[in-house]
Amino acid sequence: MDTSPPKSTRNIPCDECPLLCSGHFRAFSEAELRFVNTFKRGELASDAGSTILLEGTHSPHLYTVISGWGFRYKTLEDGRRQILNYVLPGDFIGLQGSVLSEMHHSVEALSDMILCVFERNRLFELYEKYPELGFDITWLAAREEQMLDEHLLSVGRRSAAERAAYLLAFLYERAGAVALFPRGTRIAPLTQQHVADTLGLSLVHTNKTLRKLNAQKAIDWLDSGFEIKDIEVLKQIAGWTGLPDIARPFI
Amino acid sequence: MDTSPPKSTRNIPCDECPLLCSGHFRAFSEAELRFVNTFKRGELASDAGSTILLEGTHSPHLYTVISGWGFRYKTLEDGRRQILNYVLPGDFIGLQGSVLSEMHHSVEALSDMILCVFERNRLFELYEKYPELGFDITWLAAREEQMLDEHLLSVGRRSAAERAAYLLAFLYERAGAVALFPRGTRIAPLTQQHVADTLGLSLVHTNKTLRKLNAQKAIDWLDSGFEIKDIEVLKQIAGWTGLPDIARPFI
DNA sequence: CGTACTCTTGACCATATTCAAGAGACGTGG
DNA sequence: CCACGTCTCTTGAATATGGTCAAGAGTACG
Repeated sequence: MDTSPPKSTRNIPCDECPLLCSGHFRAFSEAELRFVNTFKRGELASDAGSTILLEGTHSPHLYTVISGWGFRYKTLEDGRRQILNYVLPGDFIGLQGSVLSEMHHSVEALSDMILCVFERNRLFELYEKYPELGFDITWLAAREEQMLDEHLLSVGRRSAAERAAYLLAFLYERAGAVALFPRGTRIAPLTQQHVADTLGLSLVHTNKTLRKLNAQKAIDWLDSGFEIKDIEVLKQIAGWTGLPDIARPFI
Repeated sequence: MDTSPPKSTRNIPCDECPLLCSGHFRAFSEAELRFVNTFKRGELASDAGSTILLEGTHSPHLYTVISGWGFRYKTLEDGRRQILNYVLPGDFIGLQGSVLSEMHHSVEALSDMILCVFERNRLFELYEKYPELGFDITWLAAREEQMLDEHLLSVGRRSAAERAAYLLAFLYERAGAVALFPRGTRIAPLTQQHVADTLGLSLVHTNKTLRKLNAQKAIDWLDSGFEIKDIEVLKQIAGWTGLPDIARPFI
């Protein structure tokens, strides 16, 4: 019987980082690359469904998503859950825990994920030595804020159909921007319960709403995932113009 | 006939900044203070009701709120409005415009406000020369994100009464943390329309919900503002434990 | 082959929206 | 000083949107 491989490994040197090689992110200078390489502690392989960060705890680590995807969420005491946003390759997670004393949200893997692990207590050193990297972290935080603003507008003021259309279009665009799913394929795995908890709707009503989008041939929902049939129709239903596109950094 | 005073003035040197003197924020080093003083372009006095930043535009400035308060919001094409968060003394606004090419939300003054104006294109210089200040900006961004997370949970998953209780308790705590309103006095001006647009509810239903909180002697709503009668009851209704309290920086 | 998970649908109910109307406070101009 | 418009709050009634309950179908997996 084989022993299963360790969850945390150190396989990939930063200069062979698949994110850097992908061309979706800004290039590092050699010095930055060397520093990030020393800043990195290892890699974390998370199975689908596992919890990466837990609300109320204090994690000594920061992470950058290398592959796979997951979601951030909060819950009320009685179990009601709200998904706040999704984390995709290139996203930096755990910053809140560096700045506040404990995490105020949880993060869970949707698919199997590989994350790059950094030491939180060396974060300030990064700001001191490589201000451009510090600025990049601010950039990522401001972008996260911008996405949350749009989600809040959506949950607060859009109807069920508008919200659902917005969410699916949003995920499609985000996934496309980092080539998380090959163009034109299913965005998965994602259950209708996840969609419901993102939209602030019940599971039943979410199902009925998605069926209507299906009927309009805007999407095709299939087992734990969906395919976009007509992105323009979705955007038009949502009254959403799409993600601002700008060259983006990562850490 | 007198000419009205200019909207933008340069009166207060940073070492006499009322925020610094208030003791609610971390102290600057002398060098930081000198730099911030050169980074500052002037002051902006905004009348209640005026727009400070407008969605879709590109402002060359960043602001720190010196006094008064306002709110950030987004609107849909047909006019539906969602208030995203409130800006209080010490808050830094306009960062999104520095990072994305244009603003994706608007900011409006609730009361008369005084804002400290910074040049956006010198922001990176701040990161280079004073990494600690850069880190502080990240701190502020992460804190904003944390507030938005809680708002999203609220709008997505709390009932009308829970949401309203959360919002009023939240505003009370935030105002208290920077002594925006003397303890025990009215939090104002704020109309029920503002509350409705924050909670994602209609004006009528917001009114009925606030009346119930009134009847429970948790709050006292009076013309364009409210007074907290029982903060603990509000927090308990909302299932909210309050703001994390930590020594906070500002720029 | 049974159990768990996801999706689906119908019926009924709760919550929140819309429409409508009016009261009270305030400021402005005749 | 009064008339008028505006703004905010308030309330009731009718309606719509979404939630809850319940049950069943299809699939995957041990």
